[in-house]
This record gives sequence, C-alpha cells and structure tokens, in this order.
Amino acid sequence: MENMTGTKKRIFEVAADMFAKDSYHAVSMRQIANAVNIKASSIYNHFESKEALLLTIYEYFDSHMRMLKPDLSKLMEMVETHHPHDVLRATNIIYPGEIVQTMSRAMLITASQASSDPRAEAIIYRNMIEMPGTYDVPILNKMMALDKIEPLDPHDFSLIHSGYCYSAAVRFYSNRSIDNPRYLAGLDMIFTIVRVKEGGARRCEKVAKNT
Amino acid sequence: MENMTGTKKRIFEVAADMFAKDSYHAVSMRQIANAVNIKASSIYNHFESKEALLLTIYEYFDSHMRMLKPDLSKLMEMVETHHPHDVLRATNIIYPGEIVQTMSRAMLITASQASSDPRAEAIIYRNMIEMPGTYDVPILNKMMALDKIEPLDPHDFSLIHSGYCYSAAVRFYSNRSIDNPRYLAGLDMIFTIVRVKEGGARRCEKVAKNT
DNA sequence: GTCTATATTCAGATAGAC
DNA sequence: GTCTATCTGAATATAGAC
Repeated sequence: MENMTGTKKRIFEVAADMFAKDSYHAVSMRQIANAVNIKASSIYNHFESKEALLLTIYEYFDSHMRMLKPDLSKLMEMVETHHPHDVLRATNIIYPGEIVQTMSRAMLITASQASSDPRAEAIIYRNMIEMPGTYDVPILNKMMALDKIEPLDPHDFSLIHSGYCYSAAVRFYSNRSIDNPRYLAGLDMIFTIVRVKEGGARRCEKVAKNT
Repeated sequence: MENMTGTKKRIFEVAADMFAKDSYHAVSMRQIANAVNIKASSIYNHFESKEALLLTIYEYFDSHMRMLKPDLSKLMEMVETHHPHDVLRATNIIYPGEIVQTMSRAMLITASQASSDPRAEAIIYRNMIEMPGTYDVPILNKMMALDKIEPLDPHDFSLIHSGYCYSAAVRFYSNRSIDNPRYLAGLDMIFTIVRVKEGGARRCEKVAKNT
C-alpha cells in the first residue's frame, strides 16, 4: 500500500471520516472537496473516481489487518507455557494510536458496504469472521489435546468471540461507544467460557490479572 | 402501526428488500417503482416522500420489537422456579415466520442508518443494546441475591449477550448467514458464563444440560 | 495541481389528464 | 390511483486555462 502525503492524504482522511458518519452514497465529491477546502474537480487529480476512493479505503483496512495480525505459530507455542486465557488475550489485534481512528472508520465503511459490494464483503469476512477462527480453533484444539481445558466446541466459541469484537467495532462508532476497559472486561468474561483444568501445579479460578 | 395492504404494502416490502441489499441512498424511487411494476410518481400516492418510506421501515422494526418483547415480571418469577439458563433462554426474542424476513431487513436498514440518522440510532440503541440489559441485569441480580449463581458483572454479561445477537442479526444478512442451530448453540455457550450453584449445598462444575 | 466552466445523467418530486 | 410529462437541483466527471 502506497504511502499517501499532502492533499491526497487529506482527501483520504476526510472521505473516510465522512463516509463513516454518513454512508458512501450519501456523501458527494463536492462535500468532500468543501471539507478539504479545494474544488471537487481537483479530487480527480488524486483519485480516478469516487469508487477508486472507496477501494482505497477497503485496501487501507485490509492491508493494515494483514500487517497487524499476530503470528499463529508463536501463539501455538504460548499454549504450552502460558495460561490459556493469556493466549486468548494475545489474539486480540490492537491498532496503533496513529491509525486507530482511520482504521475504525475504514472498518465501518467496509462493513457497511458488505451487503451490497462483494469486494467489501470478502474483506470483512476474511478479517472479522474467518481470521479469529484461524486463531481460536487451532489454539483451543491444542489446549484440549494437552488436556489444559475442559472440552468445548471451538467453532461456537470463535463465533461468540468474533461476534463480540465485530459488534464492538461496528455499533456506535460515533455515539455511545464502548470504552476500552469495559471492552476488555467483556473479552475476559468471554474467556471464562474456556474452563481451565487444574493440571499439574495449576489452580483454577486464579486468572492472571493484567488489565 | 397501520396495517398496509395492496400496492402500499408491495412498495413497502420491495423497498425494505432493496434498501437492505443496497443502502437507502443507493436505491432510487424509480428502481423501487420498477420492481413494483408501477411508475415512480405513483409511489407518492402512498408515501409522502422517500424519507417517509424510510421512517415507516424504522417504525415497523420498532413497533414489532415492542410487541414481541417478553414480559419482565414473568421472567422474574421464572428465576425462582426455573434453571437459570432457561430463564436466560426465555429472554430471546423470536420473530414469527410471517415477519421474520421483513423484520431482519428493517433491523438491518435501521442499523445501517444509525450512524447518520439520530432517529435510527435511538431505535437501535433502545432495542438492541438497552433492552437486553433491562432483562439480563435484574434477572442476574435476582439470581445472585437468591444465591443461585456465582457472582458476575451483569452489565458485562449483557454487553456480550447483546453483542452476539446484534452481530448475528447484522452480519451477512445476504451471504454466509449463521444458521439457527449454530446461533442457538452459541447462545447456550454464552450462558455457560453464568455458573449455576447446585441447590442449597453447592457443587460447582455440574451444569444441567437441556439443549 | 488547482481552478472555472460545463457536459451528462439521474435524483426526488409535482401537475394534471384519465 | 395510475399514468405522462416535466421541473429543479445535484450528482459524477471532463476540458482546458492558469
């Protein structure tokens, strides 16, 4: 993904902001241009079309998700040495501060296009539904194989886990958003579905606290 | 809510279908009219404006949610006599077969307008976030007071519960939707967060299975 | 790279015949 | 209650001066 600068970047950021607040179709090139303090026709020096702008936003979200996703092999190693709930916590993707706002907007825009645009649908499915499963399922399976946790259906768990993250990301982007401590508390409560066996020297119910 | 019939109902149903597949702004009155096999100007005999059509869809979702929501006082009584997980299951709102499609569409349309239209935002907040809490919180508090379950934060639980229902409703309305058995299995897995104490004496770990 | 001017298309909506 | 015809404004996008 190219690194944008100057006017092009400003157009991109403003468009992402406005598309997230309204919808893609509700925001015109003129409105974007006004917010950037240029004329609408000048946008076409930076983006071929309105749709090209939208695709750039999809791509921004998708490429950053690829970069930020954790290393599965490391998580699989963690299963052997760390507390099960800590391994699950480590699957959480955290957006760096500089990009957290733009990423949230790009995610919301892509999600809101998912029902009408197959390209957006594919990106949302891959990053928000399929990807959590590619971590939760093998990790939980390994934990069960090592007899570290009580048996459970890893796919059902992944559905809950991804649904929680998805809804937290989507709902109330602008108003009444869930604050981070509460979000993390909810995640931890979800992890209590995974019941840790008191194997070897372990004691159940005593979960390391690092909130 | 008035009962629509004839052409008005057909316009309403077609518009809900098209607004759900694309977005409100992406669908024109002409496109709706074509699908109904009338001319665009004829729609205005039934709905004052495009926005009036949208508001009717909001109202459809909101009014049916009011009608379908369970009776809290009965659920509170159930707490004394029924298994805690069964009480939680009874908070689930089920759309009757005749309206399930239109309700899903109306919910999705309202949700997708929530970030740009305060009227939609209020309806989504009330029905999808606040309402689950108005059941989960007092029910769980009463269960704890009666020493039926292990202590937990009812607000965090409600956040997980509502987030799961919300994401299941919103994501993949058209493609790759979650099938009902899997949805219910996920709900039951969420309820395992609520740890049931056994009778007067207590044994942790043994939860009644009635799936 | 930004501007003015403009082409083209299509949106929501209305008037009035039937 | 549906139609034809039309209004008005706004959308995306392009051409060409500077």
